[in-house]
Amino acid sequence: MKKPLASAPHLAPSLRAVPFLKGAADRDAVVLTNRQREQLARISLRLRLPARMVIYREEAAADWVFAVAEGVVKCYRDLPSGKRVVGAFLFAQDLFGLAENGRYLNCAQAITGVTLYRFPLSDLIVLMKHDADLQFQFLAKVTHELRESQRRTILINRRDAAGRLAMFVVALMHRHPARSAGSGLVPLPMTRSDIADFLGLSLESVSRAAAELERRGLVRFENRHLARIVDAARLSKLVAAV
Amino acid sequence: MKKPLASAPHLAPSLRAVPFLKGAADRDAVVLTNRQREQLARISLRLRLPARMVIYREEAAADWVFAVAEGVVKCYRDLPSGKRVVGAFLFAQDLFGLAENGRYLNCAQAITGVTLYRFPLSDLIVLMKHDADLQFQFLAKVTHELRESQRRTILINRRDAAGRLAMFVVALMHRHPARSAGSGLVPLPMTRSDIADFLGLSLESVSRAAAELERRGLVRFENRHLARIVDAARLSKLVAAV
DNA sequence: CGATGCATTGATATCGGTCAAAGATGGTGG
DNA sequence: CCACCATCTTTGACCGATATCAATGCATCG
Repeated sequence: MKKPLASAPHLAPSLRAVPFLKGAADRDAVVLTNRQREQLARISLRLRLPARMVIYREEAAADWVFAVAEGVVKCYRDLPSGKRVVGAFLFAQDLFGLAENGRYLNCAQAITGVTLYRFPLSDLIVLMKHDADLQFQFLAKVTHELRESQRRTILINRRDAAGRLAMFVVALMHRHPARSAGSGLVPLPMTRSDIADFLGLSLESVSRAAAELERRGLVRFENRHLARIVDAARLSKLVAAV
Repeated sequence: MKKPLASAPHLAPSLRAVPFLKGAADRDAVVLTNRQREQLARISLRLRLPARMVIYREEAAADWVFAVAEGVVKCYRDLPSGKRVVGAFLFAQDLFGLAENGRYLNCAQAITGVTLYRFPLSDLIVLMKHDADLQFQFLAKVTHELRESQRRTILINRRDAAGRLAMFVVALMHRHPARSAGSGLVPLPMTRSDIADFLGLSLESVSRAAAELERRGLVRFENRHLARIVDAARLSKLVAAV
């Protein structure tokens, strides 16, 4: 691999909806020509992985970029102290595989059973260098990721555990507008521990925060992996009270 | 402005060294041809602004992307609660101007007197769509920004104020390897309050954290705007003890 | 029906936020 | 050149929220 590839852009997680886009009505939807879809399909490989499977490890050679077709993936890093930081949860049509100097920066693991598309980074780069419009979609998506990352920084800055958890639930809701539309049901495929590592809280605090949201009548946690938004208005108010 | 521009990528802050690159020996340096430099120069405007000048405000129409030629800029958001979050400090050869839906996502303000280059976003997009290699440099830079943003998330996750401040000082040191090489001197152009808003601490905590780093003999704060790294080894250890 | 991992709940200690006041610092104008 | 003022910074006392430690409760899967 030549220098330009070695210092390649290492595509970002959550480039939503780039390949294999279906309905794609959302504002950030990528618009690809059929030819572009074809080219992306040609270099990709479809994979099915069971829950808990590690997709790649930190420091491993970053030869691929992945797209989620189905299921949920988490990206995380284990810190020297033993703490774990979950950097992102990836859902259908998100991309992941962020790297630096040819090595992945974090681990990726399937939370549920998943179906993925895998792109060789080198092929993808060639494609982008030949097709500025396609590349532009990627640029837009990475930029989108950057915005999300900055939002998350603000989220983490909140001191109150209940507020953080509320933001998390609402964020997940926006991710599945279809499912949660009428019922207010929001699936939480990950564990409390994952949520804690994502929000920068202890898992006990997440648990207590959940209890508080229930006590306040904002959210009902039907079971471990399903929340129901009871009072969207007041929940929004809490979320906005950054 | 047509649709493609309206949903344009809104270039990220800190696209280091894209235009007007001088020495550029660092690993992430962008490699531009003379022709590319020329083209970038043609669409840019050079600006000089005094300290404290607001460069743009949140929600303003995001028509430009900026590059720092000299001086220091901060990007920040004011939250409803009255708290302020500093998203980034920008130094020479950083780019900034992150936007969404044609509006800037935060405010940018000069900390010191600054010299900037200003690029009309629309021209820049045209340029990138015509030159995939140039665009690729931008993609790489935005990706770099994303990595930095994720690092920052980890930084913020630290509970101990001293550790956060230590990370901040070390990060600034890496930013000015030349200056801080032998002497261990690290300039801190921003105020304690800015640092606090960046680290997610109160300014009192920053002050106390600084006192602790001095007490422990790791860093000496010569004056408000200058730190001296006294014991780089032990400081690194503290930084790594995430 | 254990058994294992996950989640909740409780008690306690620690650390940073907040409020308050005093101490530097730097710039301005007399 | 100095005095003064505004701004920034430091320090202290106190309080509250979360981490931590510990134990119990609850599923899910052999």
